[in-house]
Amino acid sequence: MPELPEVEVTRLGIKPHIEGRSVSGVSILDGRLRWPVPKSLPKRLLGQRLSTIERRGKYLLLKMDTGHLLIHLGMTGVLRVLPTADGVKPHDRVMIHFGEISLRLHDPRKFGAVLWHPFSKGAIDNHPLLKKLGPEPLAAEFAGDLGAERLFRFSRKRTVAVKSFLLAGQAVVGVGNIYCSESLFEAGIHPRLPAGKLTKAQCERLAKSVRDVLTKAIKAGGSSLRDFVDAHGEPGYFMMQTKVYDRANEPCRICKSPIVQIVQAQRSTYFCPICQRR
DNA sequence: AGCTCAACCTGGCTGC
DNA sequence: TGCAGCCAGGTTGAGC
Repeated sequence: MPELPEVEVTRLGIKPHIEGRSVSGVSILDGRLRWPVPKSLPKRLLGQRLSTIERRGKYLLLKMDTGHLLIHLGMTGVLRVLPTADGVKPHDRVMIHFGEISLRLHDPRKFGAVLWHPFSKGAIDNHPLLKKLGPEPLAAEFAGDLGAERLFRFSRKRTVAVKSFLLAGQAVVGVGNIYCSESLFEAGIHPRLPAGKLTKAQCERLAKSVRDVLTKAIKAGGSSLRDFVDAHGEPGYFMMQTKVYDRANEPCRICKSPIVQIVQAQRSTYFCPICQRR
């Protein structure tokens, strides 16, 4: 999927087309996603105006008149705005129509989610899926020393490898498998280092590298691994050049030694055994 | 509490 | 060409 940069790029891509518009219909083509898409959604959303689209971690939050629509892209989800008249394609799962255009969730693997959270159930931040998320890596709450302090504090006494620790999203959200390897490389930290052994200096480097890597990826338009395309349906993004991810046995861009691939918590990790031991 | 691992589901690639 | 086997961006929840 889509990691945080791809979700942010998607948000920026769809926002100008549908913000401020009202829902003219909803089609659930296949509601068997990560959780079932509520059957009542079409009735509930009809006529509601979409005021803003925000993002929390990898969740998109579409604010409507009476609540929020939560959308997660899972591993293979793609959100695009297309003419309503355009034909349905295989793996299109949900369409939200705004007159002549519609927002479409295309998701082959069906790990995505479309959920409804009415204002009456409390603030969106308290939604069970959002409640335990760590801070936003690009917000003030993770800026400068705050990010480093957060990483340091949350990693104390943790024996889990720093790679898994970062991926878990409790110390900071939005760092998926690709950018996790990339951030650790930039910070010069070995992915197998137990999180609890991170020094203050390493936390400072890591907080900065997380911010830098994600910011660069957003600027590059998100990376396009396999099936990510932008909101307009154009396969426009080229993958941001990675330093280590998916480069097993290729020479490190810094020291030329071969990049190593290992498996941690059932996920591939890539690193440079020479550069990542500070 | 924290860690590991299976599971959700489908498509694409590799190798026989 | 066909097919089996393996791999893939995320996240929850069971079990220890």
